Amino acid sequence: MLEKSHKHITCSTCAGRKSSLLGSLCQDEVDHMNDHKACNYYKKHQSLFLEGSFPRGVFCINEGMVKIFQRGDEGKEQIIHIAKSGEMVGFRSMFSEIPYKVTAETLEESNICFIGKDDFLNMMDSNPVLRNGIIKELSRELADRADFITNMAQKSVRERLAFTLIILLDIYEKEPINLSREDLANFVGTATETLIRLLKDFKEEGIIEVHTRKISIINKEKLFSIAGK
Amino acid sequence: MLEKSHKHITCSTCAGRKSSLLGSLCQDEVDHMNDHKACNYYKKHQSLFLEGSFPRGVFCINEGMVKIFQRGDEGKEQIIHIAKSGEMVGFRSMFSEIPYKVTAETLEESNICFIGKDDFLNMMDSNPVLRNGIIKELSRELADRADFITNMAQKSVRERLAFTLIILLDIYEKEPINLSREDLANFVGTATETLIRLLKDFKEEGIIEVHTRKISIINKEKLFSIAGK
DNA sequence: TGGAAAAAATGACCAAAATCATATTTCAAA
DNA sequence: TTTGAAATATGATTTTGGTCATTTTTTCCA
Repeated sequence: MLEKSHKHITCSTCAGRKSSLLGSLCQDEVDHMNDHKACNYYKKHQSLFLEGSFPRGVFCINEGMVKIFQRGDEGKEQIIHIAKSGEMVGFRSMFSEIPYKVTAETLEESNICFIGKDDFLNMMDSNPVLRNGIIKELSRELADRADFITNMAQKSVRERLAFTLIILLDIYEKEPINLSREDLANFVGTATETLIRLLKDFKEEGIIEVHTRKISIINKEKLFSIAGK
Repeated sequence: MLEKSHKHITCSTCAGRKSSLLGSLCQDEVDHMNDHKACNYYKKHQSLFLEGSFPRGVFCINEGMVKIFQRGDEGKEQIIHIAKSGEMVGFRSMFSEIPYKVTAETLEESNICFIGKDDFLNMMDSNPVLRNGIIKELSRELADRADFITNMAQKSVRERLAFTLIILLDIYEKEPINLSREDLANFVGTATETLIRLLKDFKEEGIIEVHTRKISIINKEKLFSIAGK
């Protein structure tokens, strides 16, 4: 169970930070950040920011999971990314200087810190490693999104589900995948009913195991061969 | 008709550069770049770089048009972007330090210059305006690609065609859109036959005018209303 | 812990768009 | 200018996956 008070989380001991984009910070920078950030506890289904609003800083996930999605014309969500401990969200729109095109919402209870825009930009100005790390990260995400687009355009729902489960396996690591059928459908880009039917197929084919809503992957190789590549 | 020799193109008088990411360069930087870059004339359907190969620098389009695409499993292209005069291509993968995930190929004869990786990175190190411009550009493209993904997932082919024609109107400006039906289908993410049928509909509805392969947009408003938003 | 509400599951049906086959037009090279 | 290949166009058919209706299960919380 997470700490539910708004207790301060210390950057220098934050497990996620070291392997994140902020891993390159020197002690002084970490201390400064630690003094200037705000820490918050989020319940499940709380939003960090909304599509259309204006970025004021970046969010660092200490613990928890956040879905990043867009709402289409009929209100249906399209999940673009799922971020977890150690990841930062909100900096992409901050740089672009246009309002958020996506919404960020917790998938589970989470501890998330907030660093103001000016503080973050100052760190970037004075830290070339951080700067280059961010440029590299943005570029890699662009490549990932190109893949995402091509998959959407050319693959069947079954193939996309296999692909998505592989991505989710990376995110959830050893834990079983714990997403609502609707969120999963909105990540794959299909109707919830279609998704449920395909999950049933995968279950019958011995690719996954399902316990209530939680999905465990049994046969990763088969998943790869369905996803193609 | 373009200059077909490999004659040098002068950066300081390059019309595209001023409004591009390289518009912030001082005279010294422009001169240095001018001395170190390579200029090339490309015929129609020549590639600048191939998916899987390793980036060695960036390409600046002086004149012409370039399609950026991925090849799906069945070899079908998915066009991700169409770049024109003043745009740079190839820098996204260069930063990510992974091989190209996309191929870049001219859609028409083009004059394109090449700046080596080290030269470009040096410019970025010493020029914060360029650096920030690139970060902003990468972030904006991420936002665009989120839209692209949501469109792919949630819109009908008809809606996506309308959306794509609006994008192409921006790219071709006053000129009629001059793409093969196959390229257009590969941008929209549909089969060529479906695309042709929908173009016929649009023609009959008085939205576009078609002269052999060239498409002119007559009713932009209707296109917007079909695209939704 | 009971009961309402939400989520998941299933079935029947339908629509959008892909595929396959073939005809017609356009274009570029001889 | 002819001619053959490539691009465009059209028709018939099939498939995928979406929609709507309903049932069953799970979750939440009063």
